Amino acid sequence: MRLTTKGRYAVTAMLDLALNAEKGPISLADISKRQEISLSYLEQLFAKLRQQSLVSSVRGPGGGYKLSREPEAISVAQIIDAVNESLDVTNCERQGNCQQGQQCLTHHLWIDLSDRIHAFLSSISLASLVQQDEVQEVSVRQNSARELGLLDVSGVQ
Amino acid sequence: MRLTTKGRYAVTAMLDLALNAEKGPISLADISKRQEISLSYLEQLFAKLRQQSLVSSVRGPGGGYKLSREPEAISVAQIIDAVNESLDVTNCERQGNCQQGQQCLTHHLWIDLSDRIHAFLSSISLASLVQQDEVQEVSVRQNSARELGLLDVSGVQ
DNA sequence: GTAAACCCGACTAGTTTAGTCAAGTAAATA
DNA sequence: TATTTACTTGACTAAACTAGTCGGGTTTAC
Ligand code: FES
Ligand code: FES
Repeated sequence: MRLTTKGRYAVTAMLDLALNAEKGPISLADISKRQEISLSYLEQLFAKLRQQSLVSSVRGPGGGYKLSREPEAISVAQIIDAVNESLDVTNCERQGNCQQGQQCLTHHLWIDLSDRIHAFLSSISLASLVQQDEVQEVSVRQNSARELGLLDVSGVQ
Repeated sequence: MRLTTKGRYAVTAMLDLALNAEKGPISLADISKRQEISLSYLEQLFAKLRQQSLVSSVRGPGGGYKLSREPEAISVAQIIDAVNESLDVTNCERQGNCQQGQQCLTHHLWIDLSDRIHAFLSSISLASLVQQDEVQEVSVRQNSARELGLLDVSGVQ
């Protein structure tokens, strides 16, 4: 298993999309400013999210990305999976063939842990994150930072 | 978070120690053969396990390593921690300061996941692993492979 | 005193991360 | 139609880390 900023950025960006859904398509430039993620890196991540049809894009001025499904129907596990970070902690990728085609001593333990991690992150949808108080607070802070003139707000629509 | 063969090897090796505890000190060469882990690599891992006093060593011929505590008192989480693999999946190492000293949108989610992973692996001791049927089966298989003459058995002990 | 074992530090090939950079294409609007 | 905004694609890279190897020790049982 490997859970790094790649997966965390993807989830954060998707949550940003869910929080700002009512504003229409959101440009990567906006997400980049709000979440402090490199624009070029976001492009890489959204290429993968689009391939897995978690988001759809609108090109041209005023364009951007939007969720291609209801936030209730998108789980954190799906997002992490889309950017190629595996939640599997086994060495054998669940094949049970670590040791000359047979199970190693700890295979069962890692299967068990993988299942729990997957169950947890599958049970959490973008919609349920949006409803959390902590998330709302951070979101409000991020939007007020924009209004304080730290960032270009005027022309944005 | 990063859970790779390093942590898996460490747990496997410690479990091997627990399973063979009654034979007296177990040499790394034995573990290396049974678990198919490079001897030099095991030396690196056991240096760290010893620093954390999870194992103690006996030098000289007939020597090896043994658990320095009851298997009931050693959890999988402790072992993984000892070889410097973190079970923490936050970016901020629990500080909540990802974004200019403040919490990022997903901080709470990662804290939550980290706590669950840690709780799970802390709840599993070497003793409880030894009692599992799957583990016993694999252990029997590994010992019979030795007796089939695939490996040097005669002079050991 | 010799061999079995632990101990220790330096080294390394390969992979992955977290990006950057450049050159496009598509679409809205003036 | 020209311009601009924004998505799209691919190549490239420094730094870190993994999963080891290698060579030399030191300790102790026999
Ligand atoms: S982790 Fe599945 S066989 Fe070893
Ligand atoms: S992960 Fe803790 S603040 Fe971002």
